[in-house]
Amino acid sequence: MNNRELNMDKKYSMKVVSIRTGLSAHAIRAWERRYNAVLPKRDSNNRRYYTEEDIIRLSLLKKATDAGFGISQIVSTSNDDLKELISSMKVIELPIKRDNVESRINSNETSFENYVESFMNALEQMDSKALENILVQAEIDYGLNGVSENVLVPLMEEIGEDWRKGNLRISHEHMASHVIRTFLGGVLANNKNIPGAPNVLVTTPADQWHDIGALIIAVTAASEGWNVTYLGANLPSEEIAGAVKQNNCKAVILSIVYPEDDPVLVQELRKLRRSLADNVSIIVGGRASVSYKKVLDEIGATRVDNLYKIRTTLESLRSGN
Amino acid sequence: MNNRELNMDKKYSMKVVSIRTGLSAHAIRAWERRYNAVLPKRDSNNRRYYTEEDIIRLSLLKKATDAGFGISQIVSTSNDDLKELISSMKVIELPIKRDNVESRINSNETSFENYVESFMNALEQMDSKALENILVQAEIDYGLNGVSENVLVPLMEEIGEDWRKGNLRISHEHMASHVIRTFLGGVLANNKNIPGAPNVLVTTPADQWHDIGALIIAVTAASEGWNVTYLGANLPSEEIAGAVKQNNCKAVILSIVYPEDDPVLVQELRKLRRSLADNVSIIVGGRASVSYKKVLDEIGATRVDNLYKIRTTLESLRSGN
DNA sequence: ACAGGGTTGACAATAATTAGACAATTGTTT
DNA sequence: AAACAATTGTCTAATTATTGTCAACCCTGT
Repeated sequence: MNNRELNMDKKYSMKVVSIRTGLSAHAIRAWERRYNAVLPKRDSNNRRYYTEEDIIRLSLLKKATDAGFGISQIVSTSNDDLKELISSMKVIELPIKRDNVESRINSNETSFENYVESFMNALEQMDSKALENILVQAEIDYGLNGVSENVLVPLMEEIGEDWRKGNLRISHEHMASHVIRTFLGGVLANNKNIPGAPNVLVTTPADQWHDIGALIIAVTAASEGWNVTYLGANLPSEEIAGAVKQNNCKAVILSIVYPEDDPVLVQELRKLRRSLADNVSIIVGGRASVSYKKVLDEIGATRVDNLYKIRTTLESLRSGN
Repeated sequence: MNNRELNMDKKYSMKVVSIRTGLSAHAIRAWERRYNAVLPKRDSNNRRYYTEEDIIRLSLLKKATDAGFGISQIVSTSNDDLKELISSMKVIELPIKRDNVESRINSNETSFENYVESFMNALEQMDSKALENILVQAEIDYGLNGVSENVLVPLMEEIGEDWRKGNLRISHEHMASHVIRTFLGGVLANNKNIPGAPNVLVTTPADQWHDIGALIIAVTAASEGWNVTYLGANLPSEEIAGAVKQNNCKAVILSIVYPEDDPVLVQELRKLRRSLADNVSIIVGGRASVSYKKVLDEIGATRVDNLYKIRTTLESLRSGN
């Protein structure tokens, strides 16, 4: 299999190479002109065509330049050395990203409300395509964490409120849930498994049916570099414990949204703590988590009221061990 | 199943091929004229008619062109190479040796059962990435309708059975549902709205909680060229009626999976018929739909036991106006 | 008459090419 | 500190090939 892939002398057009490497066509040609980074053959019409190896090389060069190296310095480095360079830089990469997002958030706050408003309008019209587009656009504009904190969470609150007031029809709520769920599910699915990273399980305890909050948390944890196992809503504590064990998870994150006073939930949480190994942390978020403060303290769970706290908690949990 | 054999012999008109491949009729003819991409036979009136294989080939070519390849470059590539090309089009990973990611499914001996089996194995391991990959790979190999009929439906049946027997843990069932839901939701979301096409609403009536069947149906209807509004599970009849009206739907498709004898559901169905305009068709599928035969006949609903019937029903509904 | 399909040639949008220019960094010299 | 030079990604313009779409017109069965 390995050999076959190497032997495959498929030719790739400029466009394909551009898509797969993430480099612009201009940049690729500039690198060729100025440094002979890759020297593709030409077809009868003088168009470049690249090999699989060319694409790999260019991808490595791109990653290295993204990591801060100048192209001229690394253009003659071997592939293996490049890989090492990149992986040694990668540790620093994550915190930098987050800082960028934070600073962006402060710059313009009003535009987030715009997204929420357009979403609610499109929901009124039952235009699911528009709903999807709004989320995709918001992600492009503000990044995943930005969208989660400033669009999705407010959106959920608004929908929940309208729902309780009876301003929102069930069908609208269903459509919104489906679109958001699909959006987040897709994001989560596109997250690669990172080999050495710690595992975390995200779910919702028994009789807690709201899965969207948990999904947002799952996506957040994934973007923080954890390997996430997401198990949807309404999972009994024995099941949670079993899954934690099977996946060798370092932490469990639960989302609790409604209701505020479920005695069964209190029992479930106690049971969960008993059936988990001591070194497994429990983190609890969601709008109703405040109401269970007493039990949560009792079982030593970390309560988080926003996504930022989830990120910092995960970060310290990761380094602190 | 005998559906498969039925489909194999079937001849498809230009229109159907256009809808199912997502290519315009113009483009299909241009590819034939300029590159002999597919060479359909003609009937006595010189009209092209295509086979299932033609559709698969055209779908693969479409995926490859969507991935950035020019049609002229890939038009003479074999189906197997195309599949490989498409599945390797994901952005290059950092660790280049990603051949070992997961046991790649053997393309030679792969039957549908194989996919189901791999899925159940990966589910046992709680390896959600593998689950996703299996579905994606299956779709590349057999197209959406093939996967729906021959992988997803059997999968649901097997999961349901294991579930009733208690062979399957809740957490496994949740994971499977989430992966399948995300997969189908993504497919549905990527379906473009076709301007002139009729609208259909897909959902599940009150107290019917299984949404996956409805999602499969939604995707099927979309691939049949309908504009689909999907509203998830458990929607009361007034809500269904309201949404049908707002979206100007020509038909409603309901999925009924469990339980088999819900008196409330009978009432709900009657109420739905009353609150819908007469020219709106009701189509009902799902494993438990048989149990409600009497009511369904009473309200003039079309009962469908498999996806093939759904497609034909939609087709005739569309042309028959 | 009309809808669906077919043929043909034309057209517009993409994609790719080269050569050169520009603006923002970065580093070095004065 | 200011000036200068190298670095580097992006952009423009002119040109060519590829490729999807369309208009115009014909054919056939209902």
